[in-house]
Amino acid sequence: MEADRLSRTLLAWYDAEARRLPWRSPPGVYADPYHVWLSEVMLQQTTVAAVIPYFRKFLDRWPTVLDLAAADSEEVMAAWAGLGYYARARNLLKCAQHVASVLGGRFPDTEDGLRSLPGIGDYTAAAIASIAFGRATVVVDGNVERVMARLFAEQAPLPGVKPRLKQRAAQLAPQERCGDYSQALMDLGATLCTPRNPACGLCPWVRDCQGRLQGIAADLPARTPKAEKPTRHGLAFWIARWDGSILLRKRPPHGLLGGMLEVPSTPWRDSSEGGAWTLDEASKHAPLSCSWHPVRGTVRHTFTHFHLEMTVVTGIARGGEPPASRWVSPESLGEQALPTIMRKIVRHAML
DNA sequence: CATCCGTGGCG
DNA sequence: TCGCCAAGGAT
Repeated sequence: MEADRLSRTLLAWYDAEARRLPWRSPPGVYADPYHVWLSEVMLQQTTVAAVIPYFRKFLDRWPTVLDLAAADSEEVMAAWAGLGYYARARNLLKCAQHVASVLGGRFPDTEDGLRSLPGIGDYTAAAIASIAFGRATVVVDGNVERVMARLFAEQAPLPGVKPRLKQRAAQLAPQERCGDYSQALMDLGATLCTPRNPACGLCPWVRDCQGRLQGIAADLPARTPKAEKPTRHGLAFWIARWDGSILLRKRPPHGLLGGMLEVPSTPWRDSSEGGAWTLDEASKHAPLSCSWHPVRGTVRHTFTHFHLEMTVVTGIARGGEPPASRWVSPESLGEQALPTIMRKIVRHAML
């Protein structure tokens, strides 16, 4: 059957070219479910290069899921700082605690069982079930969607064409070496069948790819155009105390940068709400009353759906501790649960 | 089903 | 400089 030939061709390529990644097991051995789970959650919408140092750090600090389940939330958030999508870190700890306290420290070995855990959706459940437990699943991530769109020259745009791409993936998925096949398909997308400049000349499916034969591979998958990102403005308060400590504030537990620390600031408003802040307007939102001194320049950052432009002012406080806030020594700033935008503000304020 | 949620690398 | 988009999930 044609599907068999295609899957065998891909596995042969994988056996010859497989990347050695820290969470992968030797050939013929199932990988540790904890390692697979941790890496897959980190890899959600995140590149391999960005994940590797975080994966090593987490495994070094929490060698088993039981260790992680016993960890302090603040410590986990601080370790995750910089990796983004912080709901993943919150769900990571929730999931570890559930596995430890309810499941006796063992991950479920079925797709449905895995799918019921916090932070594990369709993709991650299928990936863990196949890679750690050898289950025959249909793994569909962004790579697989791209490969299928090209292999079968599916020209309808995402996200509408998603179900059809999943059908295509399902008709190719083998019953044996399921984990290797899942990883091979994603490796193909990550290394050869890339979004831009695909290396079709090196692809094991070059003679089978309808997109390639029609000369449209590089233009697939099609996507519906995205809305333009608005720019929001904020003003951050860099507040030092007599002993040099800096005032940080904990953000609400959910939503943008949920559960992370921040340099206190005004709300972030777009141009329809007034755009850039004057110091007079902004001071009403200051956590403490101070005499403020503007810092030259601005800090820019881009989130998933808006740009942010921040100005910074500094002040010296007498003391006091506003709600949800704490004084932190400058030396310890690097260890705090500060997301990247806040680290940019720290760097800007300290120059 | 659409929107929300980070960050960094690449062309 | 800037838009694109990545091994998605939750609501």
